[in-house]
Amino acid sequence: MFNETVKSLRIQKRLTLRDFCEQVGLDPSNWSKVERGVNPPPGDVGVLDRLAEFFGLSGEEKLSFMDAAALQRKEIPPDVADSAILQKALPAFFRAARGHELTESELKGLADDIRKLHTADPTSR
Amino acid sequence: MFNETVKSLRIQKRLTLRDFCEQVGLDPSNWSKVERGVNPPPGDVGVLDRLAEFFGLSGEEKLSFMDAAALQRKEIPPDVADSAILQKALPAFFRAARGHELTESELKGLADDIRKLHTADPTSR
DNA sequence: CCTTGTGTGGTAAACCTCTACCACACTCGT
DNA sequence: ACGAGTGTGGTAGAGGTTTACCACACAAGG
Repeated sequence: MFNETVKSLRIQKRLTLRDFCEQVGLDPSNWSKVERGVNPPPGDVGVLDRLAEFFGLSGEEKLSFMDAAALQRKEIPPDVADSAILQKALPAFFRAARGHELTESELKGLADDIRKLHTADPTSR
Repeated sequence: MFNETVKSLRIQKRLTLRDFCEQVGLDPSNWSKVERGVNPPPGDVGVLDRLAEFFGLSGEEKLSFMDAAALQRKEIPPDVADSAILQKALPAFFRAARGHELTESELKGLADDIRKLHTADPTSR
């Protein structure tokens, strides 16, 4: 979960909640709630970027950081939402993952869907 | 897309926008915008249920109807969001589908993830 | 004890999203 | 040309979500 991640990252840096918020420009009270999952993660991408940078995340790490935030907000990550590819692949995923027919071939089909969509449209990511 | 689906379903029934809204209990002006994708699909599950029933959708059809609505809202479908299983599978999907390492083995890994999670926790869906 | 530092509760306000209402434009039959 | 019927634009307001502020509780050190 995003809230746990972000809390342990802060602790790793041996920062108090207040100090941390000061440095990143956040409200301590609100952030306390965010870390405990009482309030949702920030939706503002700018804020998330600041956080990722502050924690020195980049590449794959940063992506899954962003994903975790979106996921806890029950949203689809913005870059995924914009991608026509995933608009098509996601329903397939939902179908497969709901387990109605979670057979080997179903999964192969899903995999094929994704791959096909990728090769078809170069506008990925 | 949800908006296109819902529009063609209405047309299939040979209903004018106003008549349709009357029968389902929706505002015509707003619904006009929904059908064209100007406004987002309704988020209220009750409304979506009414729509699905009105169109005679059930089972698999209804599920993907609901998914389409959520997707266009850039949200994760409620039942998926609630499932601990899928909460874990989704990041794997995002990783794979972004295509950073969209290799055969990556996809196999994703498939395994999903299957493992399914068999591990019977609280699916 | 006081003081200082830390996290948290409660709440009001800013903010945004979605809906409902009203008026308008366009078409088509009469 | 008029009327009814159909879809759409604009906009205000309801409703919900997210943030910011203030005050409090608790702990440790002096």
